[in-house]
Amino acid sequence: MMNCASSPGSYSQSSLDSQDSSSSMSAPSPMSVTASPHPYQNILVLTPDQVVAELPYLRIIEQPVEKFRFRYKSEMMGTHGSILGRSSDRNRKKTYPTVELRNYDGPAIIRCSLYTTHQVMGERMPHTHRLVVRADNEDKDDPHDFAVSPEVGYRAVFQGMGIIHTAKKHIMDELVKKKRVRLLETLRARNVNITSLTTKDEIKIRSEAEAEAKRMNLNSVCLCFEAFVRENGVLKPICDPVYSSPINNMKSALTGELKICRIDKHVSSCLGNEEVFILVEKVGKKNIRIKFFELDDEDNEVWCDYGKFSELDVHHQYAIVFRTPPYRDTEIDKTVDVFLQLYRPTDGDCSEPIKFAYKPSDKTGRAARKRQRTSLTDEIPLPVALAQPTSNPLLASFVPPSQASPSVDQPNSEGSDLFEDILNECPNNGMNSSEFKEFMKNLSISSLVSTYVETFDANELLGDGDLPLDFCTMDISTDGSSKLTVTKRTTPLSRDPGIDATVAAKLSHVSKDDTQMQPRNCVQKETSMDGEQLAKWAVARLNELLLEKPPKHVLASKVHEIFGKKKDDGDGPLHCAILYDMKDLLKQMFTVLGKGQYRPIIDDRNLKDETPLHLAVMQNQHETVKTLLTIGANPNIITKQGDLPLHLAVSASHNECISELLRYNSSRDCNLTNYNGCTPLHIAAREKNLIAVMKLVNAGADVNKEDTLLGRTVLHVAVEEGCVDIARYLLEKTNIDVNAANYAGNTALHGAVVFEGPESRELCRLLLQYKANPRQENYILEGDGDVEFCTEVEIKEEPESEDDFDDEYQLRIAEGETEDEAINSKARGQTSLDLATNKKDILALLQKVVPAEVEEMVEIKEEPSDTPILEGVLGEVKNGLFDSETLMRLCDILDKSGGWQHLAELLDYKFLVTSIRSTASPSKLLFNYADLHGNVSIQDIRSFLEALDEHEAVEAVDLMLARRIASSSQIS
DNA sequence: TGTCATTTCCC
DNA sequence: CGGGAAATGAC
Repeated sequence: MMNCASSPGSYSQSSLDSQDSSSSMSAPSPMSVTASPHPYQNILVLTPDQVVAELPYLRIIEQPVEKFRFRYKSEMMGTHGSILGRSSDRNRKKTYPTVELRNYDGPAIIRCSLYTTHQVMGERMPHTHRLVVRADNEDKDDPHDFAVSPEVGYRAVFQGMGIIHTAKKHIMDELVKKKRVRLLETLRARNVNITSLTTKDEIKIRSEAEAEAKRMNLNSVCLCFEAFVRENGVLKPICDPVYSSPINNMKSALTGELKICRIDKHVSSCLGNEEVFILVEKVGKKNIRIKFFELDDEDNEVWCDYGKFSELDVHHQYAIVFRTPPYRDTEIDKTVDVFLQLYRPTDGDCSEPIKFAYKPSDKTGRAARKRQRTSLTDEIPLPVALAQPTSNPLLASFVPPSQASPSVDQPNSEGSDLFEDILNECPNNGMNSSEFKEFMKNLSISSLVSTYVETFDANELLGDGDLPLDFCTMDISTDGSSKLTVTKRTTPLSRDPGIDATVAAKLSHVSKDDTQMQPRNCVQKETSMDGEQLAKWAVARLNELLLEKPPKHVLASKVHEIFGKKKDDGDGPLHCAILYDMKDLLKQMFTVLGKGQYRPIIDDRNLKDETPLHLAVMQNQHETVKTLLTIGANPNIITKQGDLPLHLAVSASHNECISELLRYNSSRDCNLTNYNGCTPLHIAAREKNLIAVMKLVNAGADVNKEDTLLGRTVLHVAVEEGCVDIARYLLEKTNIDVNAANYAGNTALHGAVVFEGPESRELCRLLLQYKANPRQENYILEGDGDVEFCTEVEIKEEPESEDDFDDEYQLRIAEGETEDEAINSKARGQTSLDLATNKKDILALLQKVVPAEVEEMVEIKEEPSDTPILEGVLGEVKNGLFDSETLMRLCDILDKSGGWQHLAELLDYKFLVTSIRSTASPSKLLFNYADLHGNVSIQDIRSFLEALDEHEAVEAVDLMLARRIASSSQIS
């Protein structure tokens, strides 16, 4: 029926039949027909074709918005928003749901009322919610009638309507009320004299309402539009009603808007399984999925998969922690752009997609990617790429000027090398070096390239209308002046003409291999460049700038301008080059930025306040980290999460980066807590990274610093993680307070006792050995908050027994009881012994320590720190074993020969080998460990080195010893 | 007890 | 207006 009305073209005889014989709405009673002939009364004698022309119908001109907030009655004080038309524009023109009555003459009434979205009991029903219009501070309920006529036109615009969400408990009432009015009206349409409903009708309404109430979808409604003619005080339908598209309740998790508000990271390895956090608008954990998909250049979905998470990973309907699915190809050698969106299975609704990228896994190798980079299809010809001239498609098409330019400037040195290379590769150009340089200058190729990224307007360049956009190759020539001539060349692409010029231009640059053209970002063409583009763009501009050789101050300001260009997330070119690990580009940037005056660029922050250094650290690009630090990057900037680069390095166990950073971080910064309250040292322990712990301690990290969240020292954390080696190191080698209590009063020993795992015992033994006190009590849980909480609970639970006691009495009881409780539990806190009652072996261990023994152990503790006598003599000793010069020399030798591995074995540090192998200098870590661990002497090391035939190393050690002896004898 | 939906409140 | 969040209730 609805279709019939809204699309008159589809009318058929059968639809006429059904209309004639259908429900009450069509007023089929013979009486109404005879009583008042309708203008179209004679339709039955017309042929179907004629009917099409004649029959009145309603047409929805403007649909209502898809989402709207339904408000409860209690929130209807004041005005809120009204239902707008779907094509309403926020700031431009507001529209409203609008219908038009067609093929009708004379006055009519168009009515709007609230209906169910779907058939409830075989047909659509009035909805229990109320469609209200505010008039004189009163909410007038639906139906809303709108008078139309030839004079005012036949369009009914329904402005200012709101939806009142009837509370569950009132659903029945509302439904019954609406049904009554409706039925009465239909009855009166047949018989004006009817003024009330029969009991039978009432009962029927009630039972219907009851059934419907249960099945009614409270989060989705429709507008129902009807047309009537008023005759003798009653309304008679003119045609079938039409229904709007559904309006969904914006507040509901079932129909509310799906939205990704924030995301943790935008990149994952193509192997997937990387943890990502997203914050989302309200979702139901049982009804939400995270869809990854990829589009080809025609915007067809070519791949999709879903993030992995369980219901437990959906946090309070507002956040999801999931793992990325693997990309369809785990062997990719360059970053692939995909999209990510929320998907709601029940209604198939999706959020706006956001960009996400898959990067090659480390395993598939950087080398492979390197090779790929030189390929034509990927590389856009930038000046940078000119270093690999064979890969530059533009170059091949150049038509050299017939007469070489005679005047030659002395080129700057940077440009010179570049051009030299090109010349070597393109001997056929018939120009000497300086001629070619001049040629390039005139051609101004770099400006073309940069224009391309900025939004290259192909139409403008090519001459309006002259050439269509669907070309894919073009020749570029020059007549010797600085003018460019661009010629179209065949091969139409037959693409969507709506494609933006940027993409078309891009195609022209990569057109050597037609089969591989892959314009990306078609979907998001309006938004800014992606990271790779931005980095390339910046370097292109930089090179261009260098060619121009502007005066210094101009150069500086232009450089700032270039690096001031940001992506939406605040990442600048430098950030991007790091994120995508574009080493060549980075090098180019650094050569410019390294000049010293560009600190602000080097320390540029994105929207998360991450500097390039942060990103490099996160990506474990230690070379880049090193370079950044060398050229003056500030290692003491914190992100919005309160993280120093050092925190991030430690979090990710990127040990080389840690070392680099520690060279520049002051010891104060080593102890800085991030917004999780943790110092780098805490994080290192949490990551079970002994090496990092050692490095940090060596660099001056305070082992007794508490985390600000729970008041734990690094020892607490080590114990919590079951890290025996870290705990041992801390106890043996540092002055950590073994009995330090966290905010709950718990010592490390408390933690060791309750630790679930086989390490529990070893930890306890270790802690006890270093005079941990098993009788130290933790704090009793008390505090105003808890007491009050108790009080309220009491009050709530008690009243059953006595109905009539007054507030004061309640309060007194409550207070009394809490006091009692406090007294009871105040007895004492729990000791480690208390906690060990269900762990027999641990208990036995603890019980061995009688209070007296604790005293004794204090003395034992003093012993192990074998303060090197030499240290007092030789102030500059860093390592404790070797002076820095010797250490460097030894490391150099052993790193090269690989001898450090054997040495590690001989020193019983075999377990270290794997963890230090991949570091910049394993020997150094080995020696640091040896030093800190303290059970090795220089003589030991010397004899081991001798045994290993590391003669050079032995010599270095001897040299040092000789020097020491000499200097100490001098002193004495 | 925790989670989620419903309802009310408030800026 | 338009939005966020607390309070309450149901499971």
